[in-house]
Amino acid sequence: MGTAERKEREKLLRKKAIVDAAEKVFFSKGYDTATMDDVAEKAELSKGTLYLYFKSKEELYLEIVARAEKLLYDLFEKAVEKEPNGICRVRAIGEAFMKFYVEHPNYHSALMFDQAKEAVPSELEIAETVHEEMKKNANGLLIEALKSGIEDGTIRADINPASIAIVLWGESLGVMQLVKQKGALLKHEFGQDPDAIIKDFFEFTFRALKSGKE
Amino acid sequence: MGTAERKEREKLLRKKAIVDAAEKVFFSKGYDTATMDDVAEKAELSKGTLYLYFKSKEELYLEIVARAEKLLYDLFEKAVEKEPNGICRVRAIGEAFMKFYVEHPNYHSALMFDQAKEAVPSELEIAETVHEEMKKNANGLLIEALKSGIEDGTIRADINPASIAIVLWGESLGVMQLVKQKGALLKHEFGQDPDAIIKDFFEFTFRALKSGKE
DNA sequence: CCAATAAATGACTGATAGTCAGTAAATAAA
DNA sequence: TTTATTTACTGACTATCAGTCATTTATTGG
Repeated sequence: MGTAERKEREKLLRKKAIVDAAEKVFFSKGYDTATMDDVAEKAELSKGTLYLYFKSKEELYLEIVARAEKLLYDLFEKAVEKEPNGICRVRAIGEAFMKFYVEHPNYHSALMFDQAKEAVPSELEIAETVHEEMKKNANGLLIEALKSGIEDGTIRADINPASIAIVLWGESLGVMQLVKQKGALLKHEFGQDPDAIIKDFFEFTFRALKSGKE
Repeated sequence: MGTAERKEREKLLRKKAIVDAAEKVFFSKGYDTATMDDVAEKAELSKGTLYLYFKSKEELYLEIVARAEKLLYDLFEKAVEKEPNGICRVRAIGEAFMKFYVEHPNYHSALMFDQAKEAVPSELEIAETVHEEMKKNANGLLIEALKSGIEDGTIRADINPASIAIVLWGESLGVMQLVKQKGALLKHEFGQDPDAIIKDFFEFTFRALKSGKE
């Protein structure tokens, strides 16, 4: 009797439907402003039911973060595919990240949510495996690209690929976050165009990656 | 009659006392977990009174952010003081930032709180103006250091100082934020030591700043 | 001492995350 | 088909907390 299996499938579908609804609500109202009742209404379920599938508002939102990470990983993978050498692969990943930032601003915000959420001094949260796994993979692609670049001589040999991959990730998110949240302000205070800042960041960073010869 | 002046002074003192109390509470429990009643209790006042001095929980916290920015600015200023040339000044600012990160982690978190928050251009509040002004100044120091380095030939001439100053700021906060929030995870997943990552970031970045000749 | 003004209070409101006892639907057993 | 059992769902309810405001208390100037 395949009943159990069918129920399992249905449960997953319902879960996905809830995340779909949540995504619409969170993306249109923002995490803080959106309420679980909003999500329930959009999902055509009662609030209580949401809590049968997710144990908190934050956990529900983290499903969306996971989607963002999955999407980004896929974009990275595709970007890297037919690049001829290491530095090109790294550059392609960087460009994919920029494209992601521009074309999927809501998913990008979801990534920042994960990055930005305050660590409460008392409780040390330990790895939500699935979504950290994804990030591990995305970062893994970057590490591989760096390594291949070191081998083929297009990237400086005196860097630690694993460490610099993390640095590049943190840097990129930091600059994008700054531009995203304070873009208008930066324009106003320093006369700098947001897009130009990102472009400068990009070139500035690759300058440090490239091996000596141009 | 100096009554009005005295009252004015007392009001400022009370305000400072509230921020002092708030700082203790926010730093020990975190922004989200801390309640205004906690702050009121610590300040030995009723909650209502807090709202005579600050119009919201967030505005109160922004006073602490302003303190963080002031402190950082002072550190930058002192760091730059007796450095011989541009690249040294920039490096000294970077080192001051790292020191700030290590020695004032709570103030550093306050900076990140601000960074994560969207700047609404419409509302130009007094506190907002003051603290943006501060940031303008801190960034101004960095811009000046970059400019002087370009002039004295220790920093590449083909960068836009204002733009790169913003990039450096965003980068640094991003990397620190990543290390702060995910340090243990990075160690676990990629075998990278948080301190080493920051050190690598530092060297990596200066590589891109320096003028051609070593 | 009194009236006016200012400062402070804390009970109250509204909003919302999260719970849980109860209901309905689906499935299995009789 | 009927009944029992398990599973899915519900929404009224609780707890918490930011922010308000009518009232009380303290200060000051006349």
